[in-house]
Amino acid sequence: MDLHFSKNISKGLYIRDPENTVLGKKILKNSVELMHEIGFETFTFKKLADKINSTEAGIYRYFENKHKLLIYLTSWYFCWLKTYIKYLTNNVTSPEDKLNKIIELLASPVVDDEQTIYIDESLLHPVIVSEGSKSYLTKQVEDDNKQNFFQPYKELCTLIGNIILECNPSYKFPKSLASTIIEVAHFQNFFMHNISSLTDFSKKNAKVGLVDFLKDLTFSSIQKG
Amino acid sequence: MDLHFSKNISKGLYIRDPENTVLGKKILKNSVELMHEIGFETFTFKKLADKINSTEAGIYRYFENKHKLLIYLTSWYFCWLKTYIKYLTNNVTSPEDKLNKIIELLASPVVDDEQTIYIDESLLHPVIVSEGSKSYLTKQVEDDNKQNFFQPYKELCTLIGNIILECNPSYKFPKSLASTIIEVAHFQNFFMHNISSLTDFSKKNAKVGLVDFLKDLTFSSIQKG
DNA sequence: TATTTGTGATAGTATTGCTATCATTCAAAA
DNA sequence: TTTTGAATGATAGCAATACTATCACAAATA
Repeated sequence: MDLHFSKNISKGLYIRDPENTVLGKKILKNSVELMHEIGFETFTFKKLADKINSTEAGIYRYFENKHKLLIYLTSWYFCWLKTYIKYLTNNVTSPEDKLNKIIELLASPVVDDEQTIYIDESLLHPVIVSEGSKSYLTKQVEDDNKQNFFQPYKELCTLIGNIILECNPSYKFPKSLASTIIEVAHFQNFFMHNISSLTDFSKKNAKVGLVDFLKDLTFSSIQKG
Repeated sequence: MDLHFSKNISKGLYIRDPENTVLGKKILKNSVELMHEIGFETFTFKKLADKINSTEAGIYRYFENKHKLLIYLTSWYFCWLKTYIKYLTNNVTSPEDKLNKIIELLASPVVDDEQTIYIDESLLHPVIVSEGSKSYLTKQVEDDNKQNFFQPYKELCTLIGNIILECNPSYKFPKSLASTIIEVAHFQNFFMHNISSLTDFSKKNAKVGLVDFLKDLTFSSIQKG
């Protein structure tokens, strides 16, 4: 897969394109690291600036505020996922096998893709698990949606939804099931690591448990009847 | 159901019990209203104080910060849900019928329960849908969990998980399926109203669509095989 | 009557979130 | 070669946020 894989990230999310400059890439790389370390709530542009020996004002030249930066990172993640899924399912013909691969990818720890040198996916994944939903759980969600900020998420849902329809053309809820698979993969992962009594997985059987649950949930719904 | 239904809300969540005083109840009632109106991010104790003609310092005597207030409200909601579910399923013998009632309750707009005069459940429900997950999606989640802040959520999951086991004693993921039903009910509801292309529901078929999806998802998994 | 409890009023402080201005470097265009 | 512009750094400042502390007073309680 290419260093610059196709990204449908809305231009409204940034002031200056961070992928085009040295400081921009430093902002992306280090914001993932810092959010991973201290969480989105306590993350500030000042702290990020100190981390990269730049200034607050410098970062504001790239992103209007930390909320837009978060949506940017979430978009980046979904674009990357979509590209990665296409690559993984490239030679797979059976839609069931495609879904299995997608679930395994969504539910397992992500390994850093060394091609994208300025973002470490193995850190971005837990950041998205913990912080991703905050990008839409706001009062501005309607405005943000009108500006197509969630386009990459929608495209991923469409991709997965279409594979679901390949498995069963008469299944009634392909898009809801697609977004459910993605969200459940994220928050069951979060629960498993942080409030484990809300799940049936221990940290030992973590990976296989969650994958089994998701496959069971998905295929029972699709193949029923 | 009683005005003071049983609530397992951790004492660590408040400094002074808000249900025992006039100002406390005003804080609860108006914080729900204000969060519903402006969202959790822009909600401040200063704005709440102005709304109820009290002072910022006055509110800090009840809650250490707005995050603990949010966990308090989420706990309150889950305690109320648990009580309400027990009431609704009181005379129901079939576990399948119980699950159906639970799903209908979780996926439908909530009507204000006029017995609890200081909290309007019809406002609390959308607040929990939008803001509830922020109570655990933080870096302090492990500490918070150790202090049993999420006890009411766990109890609700146990309740639903046990009903799932009544339906099928050999089902392997009762707790994960329980938390999944709750979370999916919330975020599919949110998507439906705010980013509708992530779902298969329009605002017209809203209620029935989501209920159908959840029942299908739940019972295909449980009854499979 | 003395005392505790709940509330109000006011002040203050560190941090956050954001904007503005000026100077410098460096590479590309003229 | 000069000029221009784009990217970055340095500094200042300001309003809002997130608290903490202190004093006062009224009502309930012991």
